[in-house]
Amino acid sequence: MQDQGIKPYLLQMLKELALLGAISNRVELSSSELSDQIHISQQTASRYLLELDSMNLIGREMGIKKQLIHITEKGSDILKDEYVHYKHIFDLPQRIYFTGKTVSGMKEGTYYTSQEGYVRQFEEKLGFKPYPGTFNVSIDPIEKNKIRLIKRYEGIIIDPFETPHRSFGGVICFHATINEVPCALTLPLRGHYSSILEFIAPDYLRTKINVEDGEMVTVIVFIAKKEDGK
Amino acid sequence: MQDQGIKPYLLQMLKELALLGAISNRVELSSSELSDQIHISQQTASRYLLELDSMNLIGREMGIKKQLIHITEKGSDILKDEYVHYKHIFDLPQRIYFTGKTVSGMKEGTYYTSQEGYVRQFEEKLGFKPYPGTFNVSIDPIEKNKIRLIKRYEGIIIDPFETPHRSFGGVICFHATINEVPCALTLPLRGHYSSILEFIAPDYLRTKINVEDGEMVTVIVFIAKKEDGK
DNA sequence: ATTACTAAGTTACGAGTAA
DNA sequence: TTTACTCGTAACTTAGTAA
Repeated sequence: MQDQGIKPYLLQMLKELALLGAISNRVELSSSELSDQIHISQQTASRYLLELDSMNLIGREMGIKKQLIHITEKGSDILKDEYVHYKHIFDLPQRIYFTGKTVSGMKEGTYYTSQEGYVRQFEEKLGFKPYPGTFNVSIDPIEKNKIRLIKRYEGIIIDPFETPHRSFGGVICFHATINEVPCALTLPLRGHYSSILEFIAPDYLRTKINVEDGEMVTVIVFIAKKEDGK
Repeated sequence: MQDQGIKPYLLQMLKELALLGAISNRVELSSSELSDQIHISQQTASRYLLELDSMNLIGREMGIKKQLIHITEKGSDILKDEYVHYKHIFDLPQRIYFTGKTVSGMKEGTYYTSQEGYVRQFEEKLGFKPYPGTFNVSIDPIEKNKIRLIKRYEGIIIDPFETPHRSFGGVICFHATINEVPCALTLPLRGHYSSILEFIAPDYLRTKINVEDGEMVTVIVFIAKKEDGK
């Protein structure tokens, strides 16, 4: 498997294809046309296309002469991710919006939010004692890049700790609202992005927000720019 | 000199530095911290920093332990350019707005707009014979990236030409309005972006728009997506 | 701790060329 | 014309260190 991220030169190629319109349309492009664009050889352009194809970032229909190229959803997601990074660099939003579906997942949430080591830190750093259990919102996987973005901002760090039985990982929290009800988003400090967001609050969110499983909610996460680039 | 564009892996590094806040602040970063971020070795991170430094895209103040890194204006420009590309991919606006200050600069403008080689092409391609002289609008340098964006779109190309005395460079024109008065934006095809926009029109714009030097005007530039990505 | 050199290993590039 | 193979070489990466 690919360990992390796309190779920079493949990203460049993918971006170039997007600039040529390969996201919305399939475009007729020869490897030598592409090689002129990026100042690489025809052979390298051809190899890049093969690589992108094998990673399912582009699709190709080979004609007798040229080929029809289009960027796949997966390829487009990578570019969107990149776009989000640049937005972050130059635009610095203050809040991030999600819409997602309420899902139940009380079993695990209750276990974690009852851990003394977490509770004490939540109370100290967030200013409230969390109601046991988490309120879970399932977001569109396409919006997972927003999570990446959020984690780059200044959050409230809950340190990892250990009990005689096991160890618990660190968590980063952000002030948020779900349908205007204040709460806090919790994200694991380490590990990968799930498409389920978990929220905690001083009260039982399920009744406060008053929604059933499967109902859509609007989430606003409040973020602040990091002062120090550590 | 560097032939064209930044190496993709250096761009990635520069972007990463920007995400860590190195555009507005100088940030304390060790090469191994950076290497973790992008999943490269400490040695490679160190080499990247040396390369970026030698290209004047970043500045470094070496401490006894870590170093303070900041992205230079030149480095920031490269990232802005990249941002504009992504904007182009995903946003595709039809018109670009500027607000700017009227400035006088008739001397040069009159010289250029009187050149037979330009006049003939303006008449043929824009459909009007320009009134001698340009109407100049000074925009916020922050908005210079909009110019970059505009130049990526389909404009009216005025070819370079030569006279016995000297040669005149190519120009790209876009239909535009200043305070709703129709005119055309002219940008040099080659060379860098100035923060002064020059406009031509069939009539004397100064009286048509009826503003004095220093007064603010609203500019709308009309752009169309390039059909062909040549 | 750091940064960054050298040397060796690895990957990528493009000329030549086949299909 | 295309795309894309082989293969020699150029470029990049990293391990081992020095400062």
